[in-house]
Amino acid sequence: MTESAGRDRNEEAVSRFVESFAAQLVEAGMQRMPARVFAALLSSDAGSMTSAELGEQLRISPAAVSGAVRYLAQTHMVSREREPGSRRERYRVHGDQWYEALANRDAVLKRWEVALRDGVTSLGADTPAGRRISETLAFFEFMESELAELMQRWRVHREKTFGQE
Amino acid sequence: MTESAGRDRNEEAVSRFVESFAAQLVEAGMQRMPARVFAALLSSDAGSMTSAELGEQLRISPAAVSGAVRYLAQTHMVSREREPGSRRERYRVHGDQWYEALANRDAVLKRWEVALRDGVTSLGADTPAGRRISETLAFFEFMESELAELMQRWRVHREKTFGQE
DNA sequence: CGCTTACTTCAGAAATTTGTGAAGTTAAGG
DNA sequence: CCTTAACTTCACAAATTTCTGAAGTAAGCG
Repeated sequence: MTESAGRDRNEEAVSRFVESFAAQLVEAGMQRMPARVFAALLSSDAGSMTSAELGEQLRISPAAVSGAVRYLAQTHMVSREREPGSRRERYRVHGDQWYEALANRDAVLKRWEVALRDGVTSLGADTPAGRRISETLAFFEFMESELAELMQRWRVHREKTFGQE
Repeated sequence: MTESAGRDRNEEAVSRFVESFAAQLVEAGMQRMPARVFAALLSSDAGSMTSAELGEQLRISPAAVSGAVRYLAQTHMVSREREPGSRRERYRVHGDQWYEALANRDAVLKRWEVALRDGVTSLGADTPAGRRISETLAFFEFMESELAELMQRWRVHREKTFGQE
């Protein structure tokens, strides 16, 4: 096997994984480009890639990379790093950082709770609908409070399993 | 205040809540019509509505109701009931049933895990990327196992808080 | 049985979203 | 300072999604 054939084969394997994992993320409601970029970063050996590398692997324009990365950075799924002495940037999935971000669907929960509280007030806490919405609200509040402890347990579990890193 | 003015005011309050809660669901990735139909059901006093009532409140065609309801039923957010001696149907949010369904994002988790396992295999468990993906997989497996217990705790909590219903 | 009401399906118009090329901005390196 | 490389923004074309009206199907009722 020549070296380049080996590299091609691996590139193809990476690409297959990237596209299939991204597709699942899309199905769960994530936008296509952020999903693909995220999957690509996740499956890079360094855990980080430059804009040019992303554009090449995914066959998308610099503009598309820029948009995807902005979204991912805003939601804290990915962080941006400047390569010293260059104006090239690297985008990185930061080991732990990103499931914390996933758990920050928290922000979403918060907004749901606001909407539900308004609903209870304007429909009346004493109406059947008001009570149903109250209970829904209680569910989200419960979830939110449990989420913090759950993440704590994950960190412990992670330490045990992947400890000596 | 005339009776109809009172009803109008309330209808407006309901509608405002429906649309604002639905908007939050949409932002979290849910399709518009299912979100609006779901919000409408949630804020109805009976906890259920007919196709005609939904169409009237949301100003959408029977076709749109049909599509939304099919989706909601498939994902177990809503159940369909036949009114006895009529071919009119009622769609209902069933108290408990629906957060259980929300927790059935479980199905989504399962599919993510499949994609990730494939990734570990094809990238090699001994590569840096493979290890990163392994850890991601472990995170989801952890989440999945915790989810069941979490829902159990919710049921207990719910019983305590809304007990005597 | 046929009429009628309630829901469903489907083709296509309309609206929205997505991704691009091109122009704009910023900062490194001479 | 000027040049150039790296990223960003923006207007628009293309692709996709959404919702509707119209036609189809099924079941209650006379």
